[in-house]
Amino acid sequence: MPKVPRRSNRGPAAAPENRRALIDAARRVFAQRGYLAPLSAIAQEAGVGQGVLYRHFPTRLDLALAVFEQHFAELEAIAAEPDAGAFGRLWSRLLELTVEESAFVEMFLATRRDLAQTDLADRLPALIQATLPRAQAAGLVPDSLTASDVLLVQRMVYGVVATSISDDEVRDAVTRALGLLGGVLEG
Amino acid sequence: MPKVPRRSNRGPAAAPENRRALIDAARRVFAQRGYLAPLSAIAQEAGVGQGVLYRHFPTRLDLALAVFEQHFAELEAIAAEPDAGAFGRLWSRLLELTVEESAFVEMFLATRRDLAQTDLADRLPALIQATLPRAQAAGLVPDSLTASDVLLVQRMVYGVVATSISDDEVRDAVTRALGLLGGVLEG
Amino acid sequence: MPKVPRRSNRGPAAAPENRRALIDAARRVFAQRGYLAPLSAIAQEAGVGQGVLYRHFPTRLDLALAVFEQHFAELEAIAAEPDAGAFGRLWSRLLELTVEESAFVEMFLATRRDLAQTDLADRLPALIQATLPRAQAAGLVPDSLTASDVLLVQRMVYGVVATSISDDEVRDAVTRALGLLGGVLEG
Amino acid sequence: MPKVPRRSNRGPAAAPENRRALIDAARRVFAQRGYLAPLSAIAQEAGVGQGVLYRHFPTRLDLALAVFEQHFAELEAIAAEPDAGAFGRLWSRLLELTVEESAFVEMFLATRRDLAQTDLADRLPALIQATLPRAQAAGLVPDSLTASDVLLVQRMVYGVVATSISDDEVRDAVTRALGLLGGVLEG
DNA sequence: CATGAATGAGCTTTCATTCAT
DNA sequence: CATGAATGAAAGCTCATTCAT
Repeated sequence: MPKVPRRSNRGPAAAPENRRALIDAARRVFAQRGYLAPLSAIAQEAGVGQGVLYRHFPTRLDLALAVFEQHFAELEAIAAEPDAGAFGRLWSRLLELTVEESAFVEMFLATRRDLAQTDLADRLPALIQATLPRAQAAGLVPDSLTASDVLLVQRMVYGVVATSISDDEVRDAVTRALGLLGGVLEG
Repeated sequence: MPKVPRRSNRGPAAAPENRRALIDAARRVFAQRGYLAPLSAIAQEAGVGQGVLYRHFPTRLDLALAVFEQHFAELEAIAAEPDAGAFGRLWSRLLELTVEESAFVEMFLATRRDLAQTDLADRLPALIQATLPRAQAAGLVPDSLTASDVLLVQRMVYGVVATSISDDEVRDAVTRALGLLGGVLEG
Repeated sequence: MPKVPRRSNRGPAAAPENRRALIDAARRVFAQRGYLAPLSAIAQEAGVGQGVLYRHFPTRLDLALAVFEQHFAELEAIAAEPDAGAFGRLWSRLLELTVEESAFVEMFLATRRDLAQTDLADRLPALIQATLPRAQAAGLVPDSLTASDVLLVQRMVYGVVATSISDDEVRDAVTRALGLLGGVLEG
Repeated sequence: MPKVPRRSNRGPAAAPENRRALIDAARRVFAQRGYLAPLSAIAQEAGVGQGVLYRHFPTRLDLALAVFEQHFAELEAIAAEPDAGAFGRLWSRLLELTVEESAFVEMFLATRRDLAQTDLADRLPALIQATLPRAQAAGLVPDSLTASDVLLVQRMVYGVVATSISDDEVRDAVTRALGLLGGVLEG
C-alpha cells in the first residue's frame, strides 16, 4: 500500500551534516526574511525535512542560539590568543559583526528575553574581561575603561545600527558615534 | 451573504471615541506583546469590532503612526515654547520617552523601513534644529554640538534601552552611557 | 456632544434622484467589478450613504432587477410600436443587449434562481408573443417560428457570449452561430 | 507561536487519498454552492484540514483545474479510440457533461479568464480535431462541419443549460435547440 | 430621510508542530 | 533516523447589515 516516494535516507551519518546545513540555512533565512521567518523555509533551504529541524532544534530559540554560537566561537578563538592585541582584535570583530550582520542584531533583540535564561549574556562579558587587562597592561587602552564600559559602548553602537535607515548610512554613523565617545574606544 | 445577528451600535458618535480607544489600546498592546501583536487583540482591548479598527487604521503602520503622533504632538508643543530652555526640556522628554516607552523603540525599529515613506523621520530633527540654537545662544549647550549629534546620541541611548535585559537596568545603563559621552549632553 | 459632520441632507425630494443614481451606479459597478461587487462600492459610486441603498433596494437582487427593468422598459417601448417591423427591431435590440452588455448576461445568470420568483421570466416571452404574429402576417418571419424558438435562440446566443474568451471574438462567433441556425432568425 | 493540541495524523500515506477526496468534495461543493463556495467548506466536506487543501491546491483555480482534468481524461480516452464512431461518442459525452454537470459550465465561466493562461482551452478543440475527420470519412458526419462549428454548437448548448430555470427543463430545451440547428449535429 | 460608522461573522491563508511511513 | 504530509489554531481582512445621529 505505501507508495509514498521518499528522498534518500542517508542514515545516522548525515546528522552532523544536517545540523550544519540547518544552521547555515538559518543564518541565511534569518538574514533575508527576518528572525520570524517560517521554520519550514529554513528546513527547505537546508534541504532537509521539517522533522529533522525539530530533532536538532526543538525551538526557534535553539536555532538562533546555534547561529550565535558560531559567532561566539570565532570571538572566543580571538580572545584565546595570548598577546596584548587580542582585545583590540576582539573589539574590532565585535564591531564588525554588529555592523554587518544586522540579522544578528535583530535576532538578539528578538530573543533578548529568552536569552536571559541562557549563559549567552555572560559569555561576551567574559571575553572582554579576559582580554582587556592585558591590553591595559600594555598601555593599548586607558586603565579607566572597564569591561562594563566596553559592553555599553557596544550596545550604543547597536542602537546606531538598529536605527539606521539605510545600510549605507550605518558605517558613517557608527564612526561619528565612536567619535562622540572621544577616545574611549576606537573602532 | 451572511445573516447578521448583531449586538449594539453606539452609532457614528462613537467614532472619535473609538479612535482614541484604539490608539490607547494599541499603545498598551504594542507595549505588552510587541509591535507584531495581533490586531484583533488591539480591537478587543479597545472594545470595538475589527471592522472599526480597519476603518480607522487600514494598516498596522497607520496605527503605529497614530501612536507616534501623540508623542510628537507633545514634543512639538515643548519645542514651540520660545525660551532658551526649550531644547533642554525637549531633550529631557525625548530621553524619557526613549527609556520609558520601550514599545516606542520597538515600534520605531519595526516600522523603520516603512517610516521612510512618511515625514516622521524629518520631524524630530526639525524640532532639535528649532530649539538647539537658542539654547546655544544662551550658553546652555556647547556651540560645538550639532543637531545631528543630538540625534546620534539619542540613537545610542536607543541601543542601550533596546538591549537591556531587565527594565530595572535601563536607567542606570543610560546614565552610564551618557556619562561615557562626557559632557556632550546631559540627561 | 455630537460633532459628527455630515454631508447635506437634501430631504425627501432627493429620493428619486438617489434611486436613479443608485441604478446607474449599480450598472457601472456590476459591469466593472462583477455582480458580486461590494454594495458599499455601489453606494459610494452613487454618492449616497449605504443606508439609502438599503432603503431603496433591500437586497442585491432588487438592485439587479431595477437594472434589468431599465432594459425591459426599452424593449417594451419597442414592442409597443404597432407596425410589423416591431418584432425585427425588438430582436435586434435584444441581440445587441445580449452581446454588448455582458454584465447583463452575468447578472442574469447569477440571479437566475432568484429570478424565478419574479415575473421577469415572463416578460420577455410576452414581448415576443406580442410582436411575432404581426411580423409573420407580414411575411417578414417564417410562420413556423414560435416565440419559444426565438427565446431558445437567444439563450444560445447567450451561451456564445458567455463563453467567449475575448470581447473581440464575440460578434464574429455570434454571427457564425446564427449562420449555423440557418435562416431561422437573422441578427 | 501557537500551542498545538492535535488530534490524529494519518500520515503521508493519506496524501493521495486526501487529494482525491478534495477533488470529489470540490465537485460536489462547486455543484451545490457554486464556484465561489468557501474553500473551507470543501476542506470540511473532504474531511481534511484547511492546510491540506492549500498544500494540494494553492489556489481555487488549481482545484477547478483538477476537477476539469478528470473530465478531460475521460474525453481524451474516448478520443483515443481508433474507430470512426469515436467522434460521435465524444460529442455525446460532451453533451452529457454540459447538461448534467451544470457546475462544469459555471466553473468554466468563472475561470474563463484564468483558464486562458492554461492549455485547457486548446485541449477540447484538439480532441474534436482528432476525431472529426475519421467520422466524416466514414460518412457519419457531413463534410461541411468544421471543428469550429462543433465547438460553437457546444457553446450554444452551454447557453441553453446556463439559462435554464429548472433542471427539468434543460434536456427538453437542449433537444429543441439541437433541433433548431437542423441536422448540423445530433445529440 | 440621509449619513456613514459600528458590528462581527466568515473566509482566506499561514505555520508550528506532530507522526505515519 | 529522515521525510514531508496532516493538522488546525490563529490572524488578517472584507463586507452585509444595522442604527444612532
